Amino acid sequence: MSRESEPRLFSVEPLLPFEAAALDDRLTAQVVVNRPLTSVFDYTVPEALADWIAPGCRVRVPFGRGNQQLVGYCVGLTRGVPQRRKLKEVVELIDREPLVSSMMLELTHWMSERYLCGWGQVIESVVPAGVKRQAGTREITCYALADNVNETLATRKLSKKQRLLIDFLSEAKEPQTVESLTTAGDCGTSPIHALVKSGLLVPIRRRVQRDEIDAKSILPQADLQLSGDQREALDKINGSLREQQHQTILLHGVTGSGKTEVYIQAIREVVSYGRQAIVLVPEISLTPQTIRRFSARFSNVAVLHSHLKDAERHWHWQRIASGEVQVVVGARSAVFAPLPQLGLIIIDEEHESTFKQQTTPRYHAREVARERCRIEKVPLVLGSATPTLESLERAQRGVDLLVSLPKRIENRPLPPVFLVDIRNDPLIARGHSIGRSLERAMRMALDEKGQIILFLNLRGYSTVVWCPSCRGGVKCPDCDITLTWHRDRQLLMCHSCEYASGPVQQCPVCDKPGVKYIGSGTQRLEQEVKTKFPGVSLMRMDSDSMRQPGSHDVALEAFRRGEIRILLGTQMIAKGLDFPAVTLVGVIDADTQLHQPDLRASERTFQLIAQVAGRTGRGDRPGRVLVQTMNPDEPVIQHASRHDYLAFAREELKHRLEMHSPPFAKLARIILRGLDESTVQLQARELAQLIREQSTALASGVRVLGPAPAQILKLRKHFRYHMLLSAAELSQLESLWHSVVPLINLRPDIEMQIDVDPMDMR
DNA sequence: AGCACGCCGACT
DNA sequence: GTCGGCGTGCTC
Repeated sequence: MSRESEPRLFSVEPLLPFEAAALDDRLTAQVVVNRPLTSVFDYTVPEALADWIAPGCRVRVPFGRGNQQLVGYCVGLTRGVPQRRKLKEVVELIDREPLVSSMMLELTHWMSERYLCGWGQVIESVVPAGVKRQAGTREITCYALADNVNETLATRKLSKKQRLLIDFLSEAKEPQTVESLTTAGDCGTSPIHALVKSGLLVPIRRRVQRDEIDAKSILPQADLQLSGDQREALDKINGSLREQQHQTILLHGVTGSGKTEVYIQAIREVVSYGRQAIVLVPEISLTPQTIRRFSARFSNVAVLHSHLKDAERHWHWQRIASGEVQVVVGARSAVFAPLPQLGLIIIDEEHESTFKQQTTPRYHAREVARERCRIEKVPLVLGSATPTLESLERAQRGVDLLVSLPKRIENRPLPPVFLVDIRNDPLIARGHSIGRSLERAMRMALDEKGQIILFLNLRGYSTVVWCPSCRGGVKCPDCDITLTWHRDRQLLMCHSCEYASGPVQQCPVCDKPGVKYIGSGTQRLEQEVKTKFPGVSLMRMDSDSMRQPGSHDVALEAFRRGEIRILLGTQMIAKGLDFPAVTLVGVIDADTQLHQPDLRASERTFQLIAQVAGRTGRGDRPGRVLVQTMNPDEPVIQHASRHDYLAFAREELKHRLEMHSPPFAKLARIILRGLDESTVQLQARELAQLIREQSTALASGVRVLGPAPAQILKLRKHFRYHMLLSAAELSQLESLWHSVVPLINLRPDIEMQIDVDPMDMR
């Protein structure tokens, strides 16, 4: 053996027999750190920490050759296992109480395997920052009577003030703060210190809430009477609840069929067993209206939304962990809420893509919820009017239970959807957004004192600066994305990064004058509506006009009160809103998503039309929907106009099967990014080649597609190439990945990401 | 990821 | 001879 390998031998040198014996009864902690590493590292636990350390606590450990001090999570403890190598020691125990439960350790471990990332990374991202910092609390010193206080008292005389303090404390039972002691004894701090010195009082460090956070109280409401269908759905869920076995129930209910009431009464059952429930909703649905629906029915609801302050989040987290909260309502990450006795998880609008996290760990809350429910042996309810084909297919296979609410409550009809062929519309030809039929329908609706929602699909349809000589839109210098003109701020803005510039007269690429501002964003549509319907109250809602927090709710309240007749906007207004007086919904262009190079293009188009159509006909007055399209004969559009989800699904599933697409294949997308395009491309080719070779060598059954430029080639100055791994089973992707990862050797200026179950290819 | 180690070329 | 550039490989 060569001399060069000696240093390596030192670090893995076998222990001498006496060293191994000494370690036999020593505690060993299994630790994971926040690095993209899948392995668990063993550390010995010093005697002083042995009584306190527990799985789920954070520890400080020396890591790597430089013994850099890192914060890691203890995920397990073993005793007396002979070690093959000399272990390093835990330096410090950070938490006295575990920060994550054993269930959460199991769940995060599952996530790290399922989403191919480090266990430590997952745990780190699942515990909110405010909880780690214990935001909103501080440590104070309290004093309690010592255990042997009576024996000591017998041998010692007390001053008047000291006597007073001792009496006060024996009355109080609880440890007291300095302030309450000095008030009770009408004294300064010296008697307290004297008592501590003589061993009668002991100081105790306690963590207390810094300032009270007040929960708003809401007038309670009684449960509603359920329809026959709702009753039946509830019975199925309740049946599953009683079985104490995991079951996923797909609740397919048309818009307005009263899914929420079913959720509420199922939670009622859960609460009656002394358990708690989680309701996940898309971030966009976390409106006061939604919150009120739950708060009015349960005495203790916690709402977790993205703009909670750290201290508030920590406060909610503690309340939830203590078991006092009955229902947690929140977005994606609320799936990790630390309920002590989980009884049920509900995911409303299950098809929404916001349930997929777009940063590592790239988990889907639906799948995490499914696993958590499996661990905790409780049901999972997925609700949607347009379930994902993944969920529908599981139900059709009989793995999950399908429950339908085919009718709206009180048998209200679904609104008729009229397809408007705009291919030959003269107004559209002249550049208008609103065609003849839609304009006429709007006039009728206004004459009948109804309200109108106009829906514009933003993607690819905003005001852009067009250069006739380049025959292209002016793009962001850092991203491969056309800039959008914001008239109110007089700025050209990129929707992918923070880039903004003032108006331009000439094309920045070819320097020729004559650029045109074209397109039909919400702002332009607003102008068009103002011109066509002067004097009619109108409001535009998009992420731009709704910048300030709360403005969203103010706007919707004004619309609800009828002060505004026409509401126009983007995705934001398509979701879950309930306005009884809306009698017309207009979809400006149904086709924009249809032609995206995306395997879910049809699914998204169907969902869009179905969700938008769901916004009308919810009150006593019937409503109708006009959909402007250039593709009236497309089957998706046809099915959507007939509200026929099952026919759409049948056709689309057949197509997916033929195409080897999800749910019949499992996908993982690998993205490489870097500043130099040719390097990224080259590295992507090499990586694809490597994976192909491994896949063939191992007969893994995984196909590799690509590499290809990502749909957005350039994003925030980085060029992006991607490739797709496809297999019949996730386990095939997992095992191939594990064999490939150690062989990957990318240049340091190239970053790699892997996305299991990608939701888009952007 | 992040860090140390090692191997090469350019310098006092 | 030594300093520091960047590729390599490991982390209990």
